[in-house]
Amino acid sequence: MHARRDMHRPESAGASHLDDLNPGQRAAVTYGIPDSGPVRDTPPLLVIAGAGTGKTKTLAHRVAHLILNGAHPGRILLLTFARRMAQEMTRRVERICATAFAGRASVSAGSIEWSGTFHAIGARLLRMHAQSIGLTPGFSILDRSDAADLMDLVRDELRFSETKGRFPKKATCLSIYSFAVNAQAPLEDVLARTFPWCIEWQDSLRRLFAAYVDAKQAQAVLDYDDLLLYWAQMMQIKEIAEFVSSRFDHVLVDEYQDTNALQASILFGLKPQGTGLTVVGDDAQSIYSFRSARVKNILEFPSRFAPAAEIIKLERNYRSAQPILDGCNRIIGHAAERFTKNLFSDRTEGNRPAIAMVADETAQVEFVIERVLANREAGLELREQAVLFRTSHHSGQLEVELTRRGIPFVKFGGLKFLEAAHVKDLLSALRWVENPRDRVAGFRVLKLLPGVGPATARRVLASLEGEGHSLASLARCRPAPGGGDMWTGLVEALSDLSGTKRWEGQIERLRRWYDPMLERIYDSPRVRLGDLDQLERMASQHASRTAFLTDLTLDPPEASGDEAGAPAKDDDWLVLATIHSAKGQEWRAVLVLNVVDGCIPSDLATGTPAEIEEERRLLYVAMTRARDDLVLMQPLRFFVRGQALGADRHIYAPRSRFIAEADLDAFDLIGLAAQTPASAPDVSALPRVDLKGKMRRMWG
DNA sequence: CTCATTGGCGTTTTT
DNA sequence: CGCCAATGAG
Repeated sequence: MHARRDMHRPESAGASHLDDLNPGQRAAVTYGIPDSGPVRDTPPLLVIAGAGTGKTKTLAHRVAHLILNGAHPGRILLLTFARRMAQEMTRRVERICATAFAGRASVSAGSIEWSGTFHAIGARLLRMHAQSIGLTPGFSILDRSDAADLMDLVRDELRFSETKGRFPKKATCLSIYSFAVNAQAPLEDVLARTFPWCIEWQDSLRRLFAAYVDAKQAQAVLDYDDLLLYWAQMMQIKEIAEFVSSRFDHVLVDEYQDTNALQASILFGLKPQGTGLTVVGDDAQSIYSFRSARVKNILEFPSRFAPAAEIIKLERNYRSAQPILDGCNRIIGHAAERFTKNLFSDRTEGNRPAIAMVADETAQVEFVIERVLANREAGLELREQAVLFRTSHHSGQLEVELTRRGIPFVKFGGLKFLEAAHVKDLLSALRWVENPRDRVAGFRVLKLLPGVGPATARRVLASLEGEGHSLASLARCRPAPGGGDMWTGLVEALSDLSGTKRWEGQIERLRRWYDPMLERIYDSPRVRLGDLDQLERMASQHASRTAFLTDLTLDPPEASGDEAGAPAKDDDWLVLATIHSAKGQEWRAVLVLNVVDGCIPSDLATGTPAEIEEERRLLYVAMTRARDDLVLMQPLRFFVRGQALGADRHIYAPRSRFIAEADLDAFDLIGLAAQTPASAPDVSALPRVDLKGKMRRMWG
């Protein structure tokens, strides 16, 4: 309530950085910050910022405004969803401050030292406070697949592989564990709600998770979830909580709709009264429930405080032409519950969004490429265009065809550089040196040697443990009858690395041992060696081995280019991205693949109403990325792989259920759909029948 | 015990 | 297809 006054206050002479903000943005930027005098104890604030309403800009300006009014940059904590957003944010803040400070020579902004993802900040705080909470400060961090490998090792030790019936896969086990931790929910609830097909394994899973936790502690490794969990636990201890909290006067959180229970508990541990707390988000764009994100966090934020936190909404969209917004509003208008109102834009002119009906996926690829090239002819660079899709493999055919035609592209999401086997091999060796107790790393490295399998590797690790985890003691083992050279080569490389503090050249040293190994194990070694070159280049950007390993797992390079390595920087390229990784970005032209039932919503996500609602928001997020031009692709015939019976087959998928018949007037119909009923009967006018349900009912 | 092969089977999105 | 367990030869 009391915020409204701030909104209309006269501008002070030095506030030119506020000039290009609209009234809503300005209210969000200045809320609770006095015109003069020191900033302190700002009341909690929730900013609901619709897609394209200048969320990043507003947040950056608020941070800058705090600093310009005397807040200490080193005492500001900025939590973002991805590292990329953190960097973007700090850059903008620095620019705004630099401009504003230009007139006042003696003042300097200093930099924001505490900016990053929850996970990255967690890692940093945990290393700082490791001693008092009983952690080894040099703990290593397991990425998703390392954690799954450890889960697998533990499962073997518990001999769960010998049970009859099929135990869930390692990745599934990890997902269940992770979900329970992040949602702070009991295992049985998680199983019932999210993994119903695993209910029968509940007891075994519980034992597995207990052993997994033991293993992590014994080996001084933390997984992603631990970074949040330990942080949250740390905030339960009064003395430490006060210490950490008092380090930060202001805590600002971006993309708050995609935080989970654990992150919320960290936040309220940091600022129990909400003092200095600002969260920004859009409930209509919550798309990470598989990471236990819950919209509840943002919806209930205001009422957690007394008096309730102020809510400021941003609804003026600066991104998209109005006809595109109309289409987006139609889609989200059907959502069961939401708080944001319809977006509006000044850009009244512009193309309507289009639905392009094509015969099948091959035709879809053809259509997309022609459209992209036509756009380029019309002056739109490739990098101003993006192709978005629900799941990573949906772009497979498109990638092949783009490569064949020599059209450069970069793909976000899906398989990453770090997941390549040879990259993992080398990083494991590095990690093993860093932390000899890390069994996943050691196990992987040992198995590379010829003649060494799981059993031998296990034996070597056991003896290593008996020797107090001294890698030098490996020299006394003689595991493989054949590959003696390889063995001594490994031992020497490891001891060279652990014997030096000098980080430079460590990867090169490891490669002297590993490169021949790579050529023996994998095919197409040339491409793989190229990847290692790239890894070496990346390593040189980091100050130490610890920093390199930590940064790499917490902020993996997210794009993979067409051929080997990164595309040349000055080239133009098309962006391919999963909708999830398109979050927060925008392009002048956007094409969305496979807007058909089965893809959006995904067949795998139609179990509960909540899941379907999230799929709807997913489509909404995809559509709201477009500035000038938006095309939704609808292939009539759709190819699905595998399933039972071994055979691939086609299915005929209808348009996504999120675009109702009545919404079609907001779209241009192009492609096959453009043909007149006279030449092609209008299939879409026929009634919808649930044939699939009928088939199922035949059997039960 | 390792390593290659075969056959069964199957939830996507990411820090 | 691609992962994973089972199998059999060396």
